[in-house]
Amino acid sequence: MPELPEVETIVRGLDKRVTGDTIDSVWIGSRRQPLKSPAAEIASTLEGRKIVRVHRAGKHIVFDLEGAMSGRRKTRQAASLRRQAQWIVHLGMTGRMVVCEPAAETAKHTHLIARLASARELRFVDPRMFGKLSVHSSGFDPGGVEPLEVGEEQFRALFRGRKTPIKSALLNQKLLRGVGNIYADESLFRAGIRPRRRAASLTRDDLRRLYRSVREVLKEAIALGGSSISDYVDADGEEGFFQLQHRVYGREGEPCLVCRTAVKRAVLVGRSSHYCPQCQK
DNA sequence: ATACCGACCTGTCAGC
DNA sequence: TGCTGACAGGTCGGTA
Repeated sequence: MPELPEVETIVRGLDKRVTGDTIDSVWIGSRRQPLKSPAAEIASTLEGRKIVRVHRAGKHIVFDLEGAMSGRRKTRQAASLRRQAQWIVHLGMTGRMVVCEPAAETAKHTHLIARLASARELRFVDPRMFGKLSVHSSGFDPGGVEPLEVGEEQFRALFRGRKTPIKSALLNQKLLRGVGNIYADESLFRAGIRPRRRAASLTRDDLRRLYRSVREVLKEAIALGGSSISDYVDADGEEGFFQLQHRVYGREGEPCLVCRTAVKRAVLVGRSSHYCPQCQK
């Protein structure tokens, strides 16, 4: 489901709503698929922790959890034993984070409920279970560079000498993190580059346009709260509006908005790729 | 290194 | 109405 702009939107909402709150207790469902760390480890890491900040690393949601207990004096041991930690949530295709009242009906496919000191709950819901929950001691690093932070030269270097299709390279989270299928297609369209072009065959000028397109698309999408295709909503339950700005994604057979040629769809790396055969070379 | 495929899951929708 | 197959925002691991 969510790529960088959707995760960024969700994270901003969560940071506003749950930062400063404390996780009193945690319920974890019986399905093992969504858990990347053992359930007991997740529970023991989260329980009793204050959320200091919610931010994003690629498509991952990162909850920074306070280290040594502050405020009320717990036993000296407990305070000294607890190092700062991070709770990492990857939403996969269909994952959602829901902030709600405890009385709210539990949605089907709810895998984790964190009960907050503010008498609200933070829930992880994921029908397809491609999402992943894990905990880290600190310094979580998914690899790759942030597209909105990388400079043009470093961006160009990511693709140097790679024979893989440029679309595959854009989707490779170890290179650039956060770009998924929608934004790869939209960026390539704006840059006038076909998805199948070998990364190494791109000229300096191609890469300059691609660099600008990727950033432009991501920024515009963030400004519109992401793309809601079927079920994506942010932390406040609001839909995004960038799907209305898609120029090729999901527009197979429809006229290109620039030249009126029918938009094509081809399968690449097992994913749908949408492009204009006229505008993209 | 690369590239192609299936696997991991559930839900929805089009077509018959 | 119901069945079947294709498809869906993502990643991982195996194989050539």
